Amino acid sequence: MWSRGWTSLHPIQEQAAAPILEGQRDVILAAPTAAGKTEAAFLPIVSHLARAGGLCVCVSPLKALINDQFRRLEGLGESADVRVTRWHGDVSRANKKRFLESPVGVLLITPESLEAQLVRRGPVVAGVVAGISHLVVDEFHAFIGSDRGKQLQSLMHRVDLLSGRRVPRIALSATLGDMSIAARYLRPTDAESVVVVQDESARQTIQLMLRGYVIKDPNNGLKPTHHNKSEAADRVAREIASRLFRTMRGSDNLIFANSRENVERYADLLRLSCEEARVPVEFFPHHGSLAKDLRQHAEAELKSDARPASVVATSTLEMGIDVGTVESIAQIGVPPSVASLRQRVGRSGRKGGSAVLRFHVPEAELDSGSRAPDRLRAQTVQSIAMVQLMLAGWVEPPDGESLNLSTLVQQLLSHVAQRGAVNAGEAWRLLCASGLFILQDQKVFARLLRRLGALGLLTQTSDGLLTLGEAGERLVDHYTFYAAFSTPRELQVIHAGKVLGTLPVRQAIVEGSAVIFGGRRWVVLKVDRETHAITVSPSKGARPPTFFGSGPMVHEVVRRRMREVYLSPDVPRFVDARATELLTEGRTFFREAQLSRELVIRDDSSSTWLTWAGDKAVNTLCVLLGQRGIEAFHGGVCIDVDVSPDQLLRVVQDLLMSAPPSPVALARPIRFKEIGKYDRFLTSELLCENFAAARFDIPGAWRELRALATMYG
DNA sequence: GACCTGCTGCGGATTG
Repeated sequence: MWSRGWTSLHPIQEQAAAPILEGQRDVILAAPTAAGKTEAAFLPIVSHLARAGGLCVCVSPLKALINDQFRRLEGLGESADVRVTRWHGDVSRANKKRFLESPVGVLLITPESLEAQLVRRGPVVAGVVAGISHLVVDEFHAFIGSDRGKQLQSLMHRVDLLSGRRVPRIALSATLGDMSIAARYLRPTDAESVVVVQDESARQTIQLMLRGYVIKDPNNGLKPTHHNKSEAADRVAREIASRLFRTMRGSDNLIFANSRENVERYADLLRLSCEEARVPVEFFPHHGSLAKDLRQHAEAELKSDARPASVVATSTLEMGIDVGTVESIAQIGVPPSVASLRQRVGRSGRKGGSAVLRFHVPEAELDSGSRAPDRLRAQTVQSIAMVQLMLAGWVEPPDGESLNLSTLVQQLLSHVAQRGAVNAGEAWRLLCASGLFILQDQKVFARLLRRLGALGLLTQTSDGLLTLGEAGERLVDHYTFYAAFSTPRELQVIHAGKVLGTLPVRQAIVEGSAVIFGGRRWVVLKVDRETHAITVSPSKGARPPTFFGSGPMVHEVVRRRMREVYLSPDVPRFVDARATELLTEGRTFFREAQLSRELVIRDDSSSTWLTWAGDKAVNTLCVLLGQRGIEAFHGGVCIDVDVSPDQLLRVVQDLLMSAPPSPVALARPIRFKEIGKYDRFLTSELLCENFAAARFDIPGAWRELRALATMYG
């Protein structure tokens, strides 16, 4: 503190010191970026290590964050004679060896590297772990609710077991909504005892603007084709890009474009704008399929003070990778969630200034064939609803229903590898009776063990001990085992011997086709399916590549808030003239369709059902109707049903005659149920349960069925 | 109708 010239500590740093130094309590540190969270955790931890020795393990979701964190902590550690070590896939063997010779100080590590060490060096790691004083989790929100988060919970539990103590857990995050949910995720067995240190004082001010756009359909009311639609998208993209060029040139900004396809589209348009204006290119693309050096180039340009630079990104730049100060944030279209909107806002307005956030939201031009979501101006209204929820401090809670059984398989095999041989009852107690993974009873677990046995992954010795089978050895021995999530195979994009990045294998790429990639235009010279590589060379005209995905899940709270926006007469102050017109159009349609009291928009042969429920319940409704032979299409804010409202009502009443189906029964006829990496090893019973828990909300769907029957029955 | 993340140990060549 002295050497940095600090005269006082921030409030969270003062509040966190006592419970962390005490070394018994779990602590959640919730504060915006740059509020000094890292120091709040590590000043007391390093003080403790300097006095008492030992080891602090800090688990972080990104290699880049570990590198940033390492630079920040190195000096702090040196001044107290506490060594800081980073450990991830890019760290040299020599560094890792040096740590293992004397495993003390602060260790910054990824969950996958920790998993690898447990699998490969079980007995050694047991000794190392015994000396842990604190377990820190950086960017805790990034883990909550995912397979990777389940893996982390299991790793923390295994650390407790190995050390024979309750190792205090310290979680850092800027994006936690409900602290009781976060506490339960951090310490499932004793959430009440978690100390929450929250920075209430440093509330960020935000300058907001929502700009509306209308996509002019060049086809003028004729049947829209794929070509016309993309032409319309190009047209609005050009309009938005020219606005971005005018407002952002000459300063540092972040542009969130939601999809990789749009990142490429906007990066290309903005580069062309620079070239036309005969100024240096200062807009760069950034997404997960781009090669690391291209991404680092964009990050370096953003960070450098020498020239202005703006980066068009997907969620890659949401998290705390240090990119310096940016002037403003642009959000193109509806953000995928309130949580990610909050992360994005947090990237601007450091150093006490206010954050600047500009939405650019396109809507379709209406014609006689337009559907309800377009007429309701749902994109504009959803954006407004999400901003309001963000300002109210709400973020999506994790999906508590997820079973993550793929990760159960991984953790079971990993634990057996770590220990060499494990008693089946002990494995049940560690993974299931502890509450980590939810199975109905021990019989279901026994069936899973038999299935893994039949697949050669496990063998059971005569005295009841589980060991790895031949297939299990092979699986666990390969370095791809340690990650809890899976990644699809992709083609490498190569120019002049240099890898630019990757494209999905499924994409129809042929020799001679033109593609935008890395913000530049290319022609494909050669596609080599053997080596999974395509070779490209620079060219002129091209289209952005298509990636695949299933879309973000909209939470029920967002839909309910949208309904309130329709019912309210107020126009938020941050909405521009065009978006105000669009909001008014949406409200007019809402009123004329009498949606304040109707749930269905009537048509002779079809119905549009507006439930205002979350996507999980809506998807469940579609499956329920589909299994009754009714084609139901989920169109975002509504369900398009292929029968008249009267027929729909009859089917709904019929469904309500019997009890709701069991999740398993509803999932059984569905063909592709493998979501997680190791789902292929589950029993068909568990595969159905796992799929149903992840994808269905049966009580929610039943509530909507009842609402419809009550209103029209 | 979307995005993101991670990984070991070994053998052999090269460099200081």
